[in-house]
Amino acid sequence: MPKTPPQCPMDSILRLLMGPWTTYIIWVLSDQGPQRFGALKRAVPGISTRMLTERLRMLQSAGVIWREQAETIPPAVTYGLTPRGNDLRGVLDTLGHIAERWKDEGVFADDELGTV
Amino acid sequence: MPKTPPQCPMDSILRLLMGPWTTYIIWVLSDQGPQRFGALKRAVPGISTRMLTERLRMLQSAGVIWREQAETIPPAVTYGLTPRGNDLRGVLDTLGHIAERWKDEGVFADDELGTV
DNA sequence: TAAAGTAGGTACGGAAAAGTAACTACCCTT
DNA sequence: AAGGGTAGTTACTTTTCCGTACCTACTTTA
Repeated sequence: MPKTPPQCPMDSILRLLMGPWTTYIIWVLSDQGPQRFGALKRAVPGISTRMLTERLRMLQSAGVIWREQAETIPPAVTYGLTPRGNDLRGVLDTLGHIAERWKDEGVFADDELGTV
Repeated sequence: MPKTPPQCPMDSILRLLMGPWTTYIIWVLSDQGPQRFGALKRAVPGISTRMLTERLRMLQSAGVIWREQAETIPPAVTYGLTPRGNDLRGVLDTLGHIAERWKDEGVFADDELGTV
């Protein structure tokens, strides 16, 4: 993203969440609790390993998620929302209600749903 | 973004809002009301004309924003939130409060703010 | 036995997305 | 006259992301 000085807190949080898959990952962790890397990857259909890795690093760096690495073979790394990340729960809940309303309104492409 | 079948309404809305600048644009329209293209571009620091154009087309297509073109030279096009787009107001308000809290916690890079 | 599977990554070449600069045609201001 | 404004569009360049292959050390399957 472009390097511009933040204008206000809202600008900063929007830029933080703006990157691809960011909100989606947060939602999965919020909805399903702490997840291993592979489970997280499966819960976010379409995300690539490299994107998941990078997003998780960013979110961890921002203090939104925690990362716990077990000393095992094969490696087992678990990710979860920090208390700070939990701040976003309400937002995601509201978004979920809106999503259901929008679905009823036919906002999301019906043709793909129709074929499922 | 990848072409995967939506899993649920939340998946769909997250994908809709996932694209770069999307939420930012919606917030500006929510916060400041209907805007002309140029004003919108100035209100979203760092966005390019091509990205703003593309995002606006997408949001219009999704029924989140409206577009009103005046028959003038030079062209004057105004964009605003539809009633559906207004659904997101509460979410953005909440996000704003969280942003202020996170700012106090030092989540956003302080060094840039310090030099402003 | 060899191959496949498990986990969470990393490296690489290519495709896709985004950035950048120039341009449009008209009107208004300096 | 030059410059600024309007909302884009286009062509080229740069950056980002994807898909694939690979890594480790162990277990399971054919």
